[in-house]
Amino acid sequence: MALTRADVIDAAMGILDEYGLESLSMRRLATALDVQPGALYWHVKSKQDLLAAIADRILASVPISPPDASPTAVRDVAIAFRDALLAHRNGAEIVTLAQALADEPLAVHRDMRRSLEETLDPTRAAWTARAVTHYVLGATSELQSRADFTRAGVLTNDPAADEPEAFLFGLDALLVGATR
Amino acid sequence: MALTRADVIDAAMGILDEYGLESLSMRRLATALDVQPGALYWHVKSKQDLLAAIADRILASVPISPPDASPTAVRDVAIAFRDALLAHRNGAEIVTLAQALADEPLAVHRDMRRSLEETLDPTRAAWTARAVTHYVLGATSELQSRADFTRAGVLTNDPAADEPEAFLFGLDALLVGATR
DNA sequence: ACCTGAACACCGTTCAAGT
DNA sequence: ACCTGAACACCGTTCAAGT
Repeated sequence: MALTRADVIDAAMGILDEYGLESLSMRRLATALDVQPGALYWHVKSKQDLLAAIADRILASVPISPPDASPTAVRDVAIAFRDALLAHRNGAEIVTLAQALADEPLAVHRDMRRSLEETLDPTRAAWTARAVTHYVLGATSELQSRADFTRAGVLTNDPAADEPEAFLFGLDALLVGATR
Repeated sequence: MALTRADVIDAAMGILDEYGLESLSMRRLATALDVQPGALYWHVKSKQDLLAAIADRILASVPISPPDASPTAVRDVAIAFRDALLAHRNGAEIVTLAQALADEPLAVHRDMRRSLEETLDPTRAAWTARAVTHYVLGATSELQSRADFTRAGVLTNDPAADEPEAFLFGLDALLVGATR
């Protein structure tokens, strides 16, 4: 049976979760699929295209809140955002990469922005949504990169024992300060 | 005259500022220094070591505030932090990489943490310093990656026209919310 | 002490040619 | 439509050998 785009992305996520982003090369992916490297380019425009598709998969589990969402919904979205990132190895790093390369903001960003417009003027709502997005990606990236090091045995201690309390403290500080 | 470690880092920063991080390879750096690639490894342990040294250079301009710094000093430090990142192409990305690979927190992070301990208990001071660090790195990374795209002609509009106002809004929200 | 030469084990991407 | 074979233009790193 012929390969499909979904197969390629599935296999890529398998390598990602088992061996990490640094091991996810097109050549290794091709080997896992029993195919020559060039074959992948029939299903995927480039490696960046592949990473964007993976980012979409990672974020697919973040629920889209309804247009009339309550102002506090942004807190829940941010938490769901973080959970989605944590569900896959290097999730935050991949989404950060994809976001940087995309010309549109993340759906989760637009969602938070819309919720915030219930209480804030559009400009401040946009700024706050951006700040929350940066905060979630930054905090989660650090947590996951430390997890990588602990896995590799480089770090023996567990410096993230106060997560997710620390995460919620920063998130609430940001939201309280922005809507003060 | 024999090459020196400072020469290597100087040349690396030259390539960085002129061609960007993606062009900064060990082989290209060697060519710029009229030397074989292997020669670099006499002065630098690895590429990660080189990037860490570049990160230190980038952050060298951030002033170290005195131990008895006023609580509001953290705002000034955060602004100086951002300015230092903006002074070099891909500055935020490099410092993010270096921070992820380092076993110690950034000096600027410790500095903010200490200032915050004037008003906050140690735990909350640490959480707030981490949140501010993530926020500054995230906001600046996005700004710089958009600058890269604009340079490459991929993005024609200027989506960061509300910087640094947006940056200060998020920073102040975080600080107000954390010390509320 | 500092560097060359040469190799090792990889990358992403393209593309004519096959089926 | 989908893939192979083979190439192009690169990587980071190591290390004996030279000076």
